[in-house]
Amino acid sequence: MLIATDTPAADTVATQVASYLAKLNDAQREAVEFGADTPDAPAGPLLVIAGAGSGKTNTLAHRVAHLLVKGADPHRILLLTFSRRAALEMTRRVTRIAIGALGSKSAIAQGLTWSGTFHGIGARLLRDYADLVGLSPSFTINDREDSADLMNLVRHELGLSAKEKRFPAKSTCFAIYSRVVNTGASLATVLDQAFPWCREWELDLRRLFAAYVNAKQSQSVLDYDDLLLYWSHLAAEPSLAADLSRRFDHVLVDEYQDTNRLQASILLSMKPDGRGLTVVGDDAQSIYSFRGATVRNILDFPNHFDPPARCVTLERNYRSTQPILAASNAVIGLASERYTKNLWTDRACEQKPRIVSVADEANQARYVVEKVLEAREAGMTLKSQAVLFRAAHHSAALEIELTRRNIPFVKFGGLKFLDSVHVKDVLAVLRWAENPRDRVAGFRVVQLLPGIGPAIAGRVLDQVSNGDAPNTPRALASFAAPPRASEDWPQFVALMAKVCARETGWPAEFEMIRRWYEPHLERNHEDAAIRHGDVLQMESIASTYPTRERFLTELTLDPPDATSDESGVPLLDEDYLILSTIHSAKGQEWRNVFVLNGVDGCIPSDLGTGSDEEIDEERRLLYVAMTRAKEDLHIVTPQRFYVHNQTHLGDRHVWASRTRFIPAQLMDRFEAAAWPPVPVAAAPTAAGLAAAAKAKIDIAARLKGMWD
DNA sequence: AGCTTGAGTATTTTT
DNA sequence: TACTCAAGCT
Repeated sequence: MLIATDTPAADTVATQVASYLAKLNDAQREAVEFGADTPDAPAGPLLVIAGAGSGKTNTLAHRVAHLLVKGADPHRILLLTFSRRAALEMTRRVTRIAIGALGSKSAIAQGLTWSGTFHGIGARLLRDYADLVGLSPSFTINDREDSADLMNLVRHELGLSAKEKRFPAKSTCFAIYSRVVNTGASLATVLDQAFPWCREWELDLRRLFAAYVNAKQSQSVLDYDDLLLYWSHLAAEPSLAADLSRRFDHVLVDEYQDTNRLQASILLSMKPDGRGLTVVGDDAQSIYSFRGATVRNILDFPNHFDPPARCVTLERNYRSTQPILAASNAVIGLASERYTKNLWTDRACEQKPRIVSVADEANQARYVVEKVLEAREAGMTLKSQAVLFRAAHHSAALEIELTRRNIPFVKFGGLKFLDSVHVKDVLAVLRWAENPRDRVAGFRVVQLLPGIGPAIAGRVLDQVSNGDAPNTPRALASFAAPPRASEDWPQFVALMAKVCARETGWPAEFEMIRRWYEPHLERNHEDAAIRHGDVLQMESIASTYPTRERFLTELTLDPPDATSDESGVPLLDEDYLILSTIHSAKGQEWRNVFVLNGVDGCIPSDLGTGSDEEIDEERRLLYVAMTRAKEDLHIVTPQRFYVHNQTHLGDRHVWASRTRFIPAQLMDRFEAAAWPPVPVAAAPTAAGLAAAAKAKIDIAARLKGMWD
């Protein structure tokens, strides 16, 4: 009787709570439920190996939601994702699942405030602890360009620009520095492995980097790497480590295969015994080693702990049809390092992925446009189709064709409009006001005035940063401007005074700066009208941020990453085709996918094919591209393509062959075709072929006869 | 200071 | 080719 009365009640609760669990497969459910029954005493480390399309994001979101349902405190959950976009998607899903399970109590999910990228979270923590580590809380963050500019300033000060042999470019110097920081390897090793042509500069580079670090510190600016570096030192400091570690009961990391040594060290010092630590990733999709990411992080994770981390592998693919999966598995199966997963699906389908041979890039563009339009006629929206490529410029010909035929598209990856000089000019005013010690920003701003060049700008900056508490307006007001600048100087001083004093408030001050900048824009640029549009767009973006500080920080950490043709970003409800670098396509999926330039020299890129490891990473890149496709996959191989000045003497056409990652023995997984198709009328008849067979012999004999 | 010119080099992906 | 950098000229 007891059983009879108890069971229904227990069942109701169980079904209610578990309704969201019921939709998961066994492996997913194991990953979601692991150690969740004791939210206050989190269980040991968990590694989820999640193959492409295996519901990774969904599983992680369920795990977070499940922890919340079981009573975990949302403010004490740290969720680290690869991009801000992924973070938003994750919180959205967690909220939805929590609403389903908890109904009105779902407000819990709103408390999930510690969700973001390593860099973003690092910036937040650093502002909290700034005083403790001797950092000004109003530090500003340099993006890659700014960092390179600062590197350049330092380089001049050290006199490295005046060498008889040209010193490496500023961006190269910064890339070397960044790689040393992120990989934890020595400068010598990094030079040998990644920058052999800079080997001879080792000593000068070391000097340069020391001075660069010095400059950053005295100017209260941080670069991307510093956000991780300071965090790792913070977490390694015994007095602070405990506090940091106690702050979060659960730390969950997405895309763990793309983290670097520095990021792993941060995690391990935050959660030394691994309790409460969950990492999710796929070793077969590791494509960020150029940023210092190492696949060893995920491979070595389980045995870093004692007892080892629990491992759950998700092998069932919900995304792609069986033929697409078979082809992708075959491609990754040729990797020199063996991967343990074998993805499967029950989505049967006849259509194999296509390998389409076209004459050149122009035909490649025409093929893609034709097939995209065909699919749209058949009811597939443009948004559910994507064109993927290795390098941002590979889509140039296609972009022209799309524009010509009036097909809207949005491109992810490649140049951001933040990189344009006029946008940087306006931002520099804000950054300089926010942080008066920021020399790169100040240097840029002051030189906008006619009559002021590097020499005078340097003197202005010296005067501003002179003393303990820089007071930009006062220093500027007392500066004796050169005659040629005397006309513009008072206005400039007035502007800076207002901005520094936050007189007009945010975002009104952006407009004020824009108005001041307009005449300078007109004077310095022929195409002022187009650029002015960008500044206005920036202004509307700025108005969506609550404060100047948040705007500057979040803009550098998460720049708007989509660009479209000159007509501007299409409206959200409009339909548009997706163009994306393979890197930016990570984590996404589309019904119909085109991969451009499936030829040697593009995939793998023939610029970084030195070592076997690099080759394998390029192979994974193709694998990532292929596994984005749900229903149709086209790999296009132009037989001839244009090379931008490789090694010798100018541009030229190059004859290309199919990517080495799809050798002959894999061709049975694909449907090979040529495009445009050979017209039927020209197809050979049986009689014609017989005649041709004879002719072949005749010609061969004649050619030999030429040399008899 | 700011422009022109000429030499020399460059390496795809991004937080 | 396209871009950066530095020297030379106005």
